[in-house]
Amino acid sequence: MSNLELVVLEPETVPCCAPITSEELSAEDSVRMAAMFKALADPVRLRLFSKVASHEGGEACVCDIQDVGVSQPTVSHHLKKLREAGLLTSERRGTWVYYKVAPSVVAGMSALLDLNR
Amino acid sequence: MSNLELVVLEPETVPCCAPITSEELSAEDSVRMAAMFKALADPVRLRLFSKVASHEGGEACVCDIQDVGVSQPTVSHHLKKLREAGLLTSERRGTWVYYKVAPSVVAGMSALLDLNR
DNA sequence: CGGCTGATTCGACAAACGTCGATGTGCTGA
DNA sequence: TCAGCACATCGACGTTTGTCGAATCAGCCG
Repeated sequence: MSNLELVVLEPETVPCCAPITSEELSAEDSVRMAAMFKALADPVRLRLFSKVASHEGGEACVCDIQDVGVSQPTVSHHLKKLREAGLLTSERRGTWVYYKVAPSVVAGMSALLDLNR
Repeated sequence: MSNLELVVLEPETVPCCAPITSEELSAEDSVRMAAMFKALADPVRLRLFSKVASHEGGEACVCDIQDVGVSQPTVSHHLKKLREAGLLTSERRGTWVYYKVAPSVVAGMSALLDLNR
């Protein structure tokens, strides 16, 4: 191995798909990607996601982000949706549950919408 | 002005927002961006969008893309949603109606999800 | 004009969604 | 062991969404 390649970011599974301008999505890929977009298709969820993504260290406790104007069960419901879509992961540490973004999945969505390629 | 800045891509209105890792979205921005994600949050719509984006010349007649497994009125309904979200524009030329992507809007969505900045 | 084709609009309906209060679960500390 | 806090699940509810067939609109051509 070469010692020139020092840093490899997110070598893990890329979730999907070439840029949308390069070729048309298959029916299956459309279902998979639509599910991800759907996860961000609600203002409350997008805001929760934004709070996690922009939080120090890229992760946040539920208690840090739950002030979005809806009840606590609703926050929990939305976080579950984001988790099920693969956009967030969660981990319990003692009393609190911490959420952080799944970078490779989000990067895949961004790449899909990256025009000019 | 400097003559070093030769190329400016999409100088028009950028629809929204710094990358989601840099700062948390406002309530209003969340509503606006969620509406855009919602437009892509359906498999049929995402597929239609994909067909337009990947079509030769970046535009396509409805007749070119309407084979997505639903009725023709449903295709029209979905194209309207994409238009209303600002992701597509349409233009009638004679008998046919042509749709094409709104590059700056889509670029804004991609940029919002661009991590590593 | 009158008929044809492409595309949108309308009206209806079942399914999915967002929200809440009540309840349950998991952990901590007295 | 038990009270209290953080978070998740449940059950119910009104609203929104995706879908269709029927009807309508918009150009084209004989």
